[in-house]
Amino acid sequence: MPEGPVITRFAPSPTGHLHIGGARSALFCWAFARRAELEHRARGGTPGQGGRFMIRIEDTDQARSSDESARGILEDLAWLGIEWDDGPTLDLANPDGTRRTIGSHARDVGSYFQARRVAVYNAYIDHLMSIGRAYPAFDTAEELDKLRKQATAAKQTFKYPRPADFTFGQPCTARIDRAKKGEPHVVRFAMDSAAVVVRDEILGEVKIAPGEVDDFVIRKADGFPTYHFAVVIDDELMGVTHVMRAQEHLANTPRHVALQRALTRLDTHQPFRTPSFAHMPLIMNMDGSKMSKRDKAKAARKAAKDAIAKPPAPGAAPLTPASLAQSLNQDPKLVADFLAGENDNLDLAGQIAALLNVTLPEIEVYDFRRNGYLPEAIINFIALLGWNPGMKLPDGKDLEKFDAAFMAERFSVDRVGKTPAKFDRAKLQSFNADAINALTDAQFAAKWRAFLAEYEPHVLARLDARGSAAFTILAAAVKPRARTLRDGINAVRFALVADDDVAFDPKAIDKLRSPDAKNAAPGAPPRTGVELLAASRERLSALPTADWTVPAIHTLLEQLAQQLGVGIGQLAQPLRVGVTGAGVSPGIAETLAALGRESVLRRLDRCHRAAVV
RNA sequence: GGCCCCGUCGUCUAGCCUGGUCCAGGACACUACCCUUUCACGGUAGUGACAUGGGUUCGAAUCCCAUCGGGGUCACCA
Repeated sequence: MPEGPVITRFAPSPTGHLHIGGARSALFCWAFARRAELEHRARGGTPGQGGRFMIRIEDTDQARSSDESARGILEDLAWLGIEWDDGPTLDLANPDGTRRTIGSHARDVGSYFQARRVAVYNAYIDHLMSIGRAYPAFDTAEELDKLRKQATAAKQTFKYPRPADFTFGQPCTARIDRAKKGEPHVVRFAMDSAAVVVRDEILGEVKIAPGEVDDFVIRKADGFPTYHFAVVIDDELMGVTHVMRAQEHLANTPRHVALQRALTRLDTHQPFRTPSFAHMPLIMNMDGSKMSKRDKAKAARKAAKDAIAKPPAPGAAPLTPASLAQSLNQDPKLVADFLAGENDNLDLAGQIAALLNVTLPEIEVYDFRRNGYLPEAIINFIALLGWNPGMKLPDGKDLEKFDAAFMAERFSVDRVGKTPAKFDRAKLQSFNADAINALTDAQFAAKWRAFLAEYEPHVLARLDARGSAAFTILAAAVKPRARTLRDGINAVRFALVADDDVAFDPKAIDKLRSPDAKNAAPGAPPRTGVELLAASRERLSALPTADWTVPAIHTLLEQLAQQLGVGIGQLAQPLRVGVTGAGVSPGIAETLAALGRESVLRRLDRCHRAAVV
């Protein structure tokens, strides 16, 4: 590649949230450009001239694109820490209240929204028609559909038959005139008859025989260019040097190459260049199917159908499609269609999941975010889906924990694999747990608070109701127990219920009632858990609220255990049952301290009553 | 179905280009044990793969071919 900077681009279609696979594509493009820039600067080059990462919004589908979605995708990228040099500007509030702007429009290449570039595409389309490399086509969708069905019935691949009145290389004035008069039409590219060889940096040379690609549409009837056309024009005009995208685009690449061979820049009269291509392996579900947003709809549909089929709980009304629609406050027809698989409405899927309390598979970055994954864990994990640094740690283990900055220094296309990767959420969770544990207690507390404030404000309110010390204690207790920020809520369930709503596990209560040799002092008869509970309760009640702290409680229980001649665990387990209803909680001193003196005594009394009745 | 891509533990992968050091290494998951105040965390150990069949070679996970298997794509969606 010549003088100019390496330019990569991520070009999402704003038709929903950012897909996790898209995030990986963006990450690789970003890392590639960053490395080029870093090395350029190390050589003393001008900043910004070594490598640039660009975002372009491919909003040429009028029906499906939306500004909200474009903004959401940009926010998801920013949240992940993937920032672009060129592209739409995104104004964001930092956690500290300041603002920052991403996307500087530093290069003068026009809008980064394709819908605003229609005039540019039209100029090139006119040019192609004038040199006989494109022609208007007037077939209706029905006609094409019929031809396709015929081809399928005859077990043949449908290829659009080039019209007899068009001669390759000759402008078809008759058709152009008809189009000018306003007759509805599309414009098709006249494919040449040469074989196409795509040189792919990951897959090697991919050859496509002549005649495999037909005359495809480059401008739709609504006047907007198709993806294939817009992408080729913009990549050239925006100076894109390296195209990195998912392997699903490999089959499209011959079209792009053919277009590049046919096109000449209108401003400089230079032929279009063919960028370097690198097609990355796909990210699949664990069952081998393609990871798709529709998986969420499928999961919600299944959950709803199961719930409808299931006999209702005693006293509850059976769930029907109609009652489901009603409790969701949704249009019954929409719900019925959804259940029948007629639509994959993701909003509805989310509502159904919330109502039925099921978790939908995380597919989009936003799903991971709201389920409490840390961006650094996601970045690390998706990077490994297709790339790895190929480095060993001093102890001989593979290096697989790294951050975006590391990728910016080390990323290279030749270490990108060819095989599709299955998305193993268990491993992601492990990475996330490691990322959480790498945080200090204070950092974790701040992140957890922010997470709860955004996604579970009621939980946060209940925790805060226990006082400011409680949150700090609980956050520290949650940190090693949480695989995700959301998962952390499970570890503090006991602090969320009202004192009088603690449900005592009958088995645990039974255990408290029976004498246990382990509860005995050496040489003495066995004691019951209830007895030890009463002893703890008495001692705790003597501890004033002002001294109700983790170390004080810990010392108190240690001393009591010593006096009674038992291990501290013999005290802790009955207290756990008393205060949480069952035998599982964080450290007992932390648990009691976070709950507060009043709650603890009240709960212990309730437990005592439940056990002695 | 046509065309194209891919094939190492259940999963992500190292090794493959530059055959021997690989009866294949790491991570996640799983199992056991240790630690322990329950649950976690942490520590130690273990189970577990070169898709199959032919070649080439003294020697193949590594090179070649075939078969089988998986995936992508065949839109006026991107």
